Amino acid sequence: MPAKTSTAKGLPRTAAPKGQAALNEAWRVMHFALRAVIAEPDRILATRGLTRMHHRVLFFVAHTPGMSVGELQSTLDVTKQALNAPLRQLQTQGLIELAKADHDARVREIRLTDEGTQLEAQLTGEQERLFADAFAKAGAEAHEGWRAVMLELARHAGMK
Amino acid sequence: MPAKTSTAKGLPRTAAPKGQAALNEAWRVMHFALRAVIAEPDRILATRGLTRMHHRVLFFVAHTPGMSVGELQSTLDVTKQALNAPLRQLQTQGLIELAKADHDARVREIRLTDEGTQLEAQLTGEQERLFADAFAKAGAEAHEGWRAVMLELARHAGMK
DNA sequence: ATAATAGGTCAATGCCGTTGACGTATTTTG
DNA sequence: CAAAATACGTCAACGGCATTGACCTATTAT
Repeated sequence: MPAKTSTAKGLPRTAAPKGQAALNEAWRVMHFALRAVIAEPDRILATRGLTRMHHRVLFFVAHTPGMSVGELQSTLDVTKQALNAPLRQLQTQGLIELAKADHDARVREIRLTDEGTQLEAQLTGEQERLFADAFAKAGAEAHEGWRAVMLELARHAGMK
Repeated sequence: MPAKTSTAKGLPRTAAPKGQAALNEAWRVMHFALRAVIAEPDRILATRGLTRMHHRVLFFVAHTPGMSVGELQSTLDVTKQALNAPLRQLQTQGLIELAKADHDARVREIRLTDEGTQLEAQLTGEQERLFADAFAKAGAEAHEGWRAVMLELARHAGMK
């Protein structure tokens, strides 16, 4: 089977470089892709005086509402001191709420407020839009290929 | 054309998640892939007391021998103060050489020593091996797809 | 009662990077 | 040729951000 130089959608593309050059390019391309995905959320965060750490908090809390501080801490793999400041800032800005758990009054469950939910959706949404665009433009077949390669790479990092 | 659930090499794979879940997964997978590619070089660097900044220097100097300090500085987009320490450490460890340029005795041209060349090749080689493995295992078609998607993403970051 | 746990806080430290100010050679320019 | 610009190096102060360590309060488990 000959190497294809166009996608499933038939768009003409430059052929991938061969051998050494291909690997050389891969790393560069990955950097730029990463930057692209990070850029917009960072810009939005910055206008609120927030950082990537705040985004990580919002992201995980969005996917696991009612998470405890300790759980979040070990999930993010940071110390409680490092987590404390961002957490209070998010609380002050009305993006998250901390409430005592019913079953154990020592633990504080974290939840997004409506505004927090909205911001998280906006941030994540920007990233998803980029991926969706790229997948759509490259075609379903390219999407499958992208995923296959990424999973192979990720295997080496013990993706869970 | 129906979505393929196997690669060009015919290896069975789990189908990509659809819609929202796919985008959710994409970001996670990319993180792990990135970590995988970074891990080994970082480990090697650490044994010499070097950091990613040193790697960046080695990388660019390898691809542009005789680069001046100023060029490297603007390439890496850091201040000369930030560059100075790593540069001297690399020099002390005998990985790079600084020599006055013929045409202008003010500029100092940076070149890798044999040992520097060897280390750079080792670091870059580890990364390339990962990519080569992933591409090989996923198949040529997946490689093309991967590249197509990445280029689409990278376009948003003004890849040069 | 006592010990263990979840969490918060203060203090000291380390690592990197930054800006700013100078100092020194070495061109380039008027 | 004198003066300005350039390439580089270096000292000092500072800021962000994460770390470790110690200590404190509630609350729960033993």
